[in-house]
Amino acid sequence: MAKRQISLLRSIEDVFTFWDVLTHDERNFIQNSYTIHHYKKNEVIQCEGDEPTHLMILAIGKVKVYKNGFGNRAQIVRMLKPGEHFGYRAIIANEPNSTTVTAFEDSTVYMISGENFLSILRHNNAFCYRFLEELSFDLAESDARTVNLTQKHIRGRLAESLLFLKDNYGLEEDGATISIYLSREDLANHSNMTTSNAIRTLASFVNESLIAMDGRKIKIIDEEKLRKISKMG
Amino acid sequence: MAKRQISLLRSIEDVFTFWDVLTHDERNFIQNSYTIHHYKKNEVIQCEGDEPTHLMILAIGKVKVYKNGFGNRAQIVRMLKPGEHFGYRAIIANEPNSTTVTAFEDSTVYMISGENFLSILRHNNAFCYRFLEELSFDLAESDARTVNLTQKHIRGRLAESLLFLKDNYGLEEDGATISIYLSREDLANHSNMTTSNAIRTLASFVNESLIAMDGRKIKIIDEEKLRKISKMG
DNA sequence: CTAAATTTGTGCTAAAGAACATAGTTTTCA
DNA sequence: TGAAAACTATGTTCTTTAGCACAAATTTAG
Repeated sequence: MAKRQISLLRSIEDVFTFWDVLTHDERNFIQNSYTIHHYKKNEVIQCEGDEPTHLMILAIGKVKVYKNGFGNRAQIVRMLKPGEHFGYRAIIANEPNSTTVTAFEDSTVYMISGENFLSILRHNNAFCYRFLEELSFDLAESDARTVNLTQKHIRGRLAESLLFLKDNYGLEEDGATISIYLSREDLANHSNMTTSNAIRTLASFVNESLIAMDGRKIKIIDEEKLRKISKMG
Repeated sequence: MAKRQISLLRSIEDVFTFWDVLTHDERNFIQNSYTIHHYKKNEVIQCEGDEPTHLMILAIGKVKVYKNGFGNRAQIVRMLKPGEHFGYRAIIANEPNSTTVTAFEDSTVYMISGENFLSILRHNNAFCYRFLEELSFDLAESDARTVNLTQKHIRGRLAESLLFLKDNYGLEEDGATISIYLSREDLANHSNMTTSNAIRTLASFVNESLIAMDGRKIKIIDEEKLRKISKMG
């Protein structure tokens, strides 16, 4: 009983949040050169170690950005929603991709080639500045994640992940169910723990009436207390 | 027996590695407005949570950039050497500092006010692009650090830190001693472990003839093996 | 120069979390 | 639709590493 998702595809000028700082010519340039790609659930969009090719803009769906660590353990470092960009960091740094990107669910991506991206970056200061801002935010987030994942205990890390998912993807109509359904493994890979521990800790949270679960659906019952747990480690 | 360090102060145009992309006017503008500040060993240069004020360029010395986590535990996220920049991320993101910066040793810093920095960023595309590149590198490093610190075991993390210090600060004339002397605590805060474990693990490394120690001086004896330990976790 | 404070070193204990095993459940897809 | 694969759940064991406590050594400061 997969819900048939009828996602209307918004145009690139509608999805690309930096469109407003582009000149008339640049807009035409992109309109005439961008490509659209569709990915099925679990399909890999870009691979760690490969040469970067495009600035990508997520139009529909949800994707995870992660690094493969040691012994089959992955660490999710970002999770994107429509309108967010990826794949461009490696182009700017002129080095291979540092992360793998995979579709959580069926996703649609607008792509702008690396050369075209760089050419606009080099000519349009406002455009360049927008990406500078974005990386500034991302860097602070990444540094914060390092501390959270290394210093908080399991319960704190899981609570933090649940709250992140809620803040990032929002809730469904019932005002409680988190609008993204992750496997226990993905949840574990986001909060730096083993799958068994994610399962166990989720079960504890259910017992303590902090959340309720139905398969992969998670309802947040006591956000207050979750925030406290997340804060304290 | 503190060694009297006679560090000749290089001029800002000499230290600031993005000087070459500045226009004649911008150079004059900075020459007429920058300030110099001296900090003693262990003095705090900027504080997490405070409003950012300046783009800072380290002219002399070494500084650590870190976040204060939970229960007295700090995590060092960057360590800078002369010519490197800091303090500017928060200006661009327009938010409070996300890190604290402290001098490891007596240090000298050139400062350019936030407004002046932003004004040049907004008018000089090449300048803006340089910082975009820098943040691109830093972001990949930060994500990599997250994985290293969460997934590697203690020995792997310490080996990695020692190699980082060697690669970042180089060796002394003897071709073996790492050119920075850290307390065990700082070493622990860089490799995400307790001070006792840093001490213990260093002692193991000495026993295994991977390194030699004399107080805070650390000689790298078997880099090959250290790299293996760092890689494997 | 001496007392106080900080840093380093070592041993012991406890807790957190990983690893593994196994079984039940759900999903996938041929 | 039915078998295989993937995911979820739970119990048990074992390792890693944090958390003390305390002593020795070194540095700092009055």
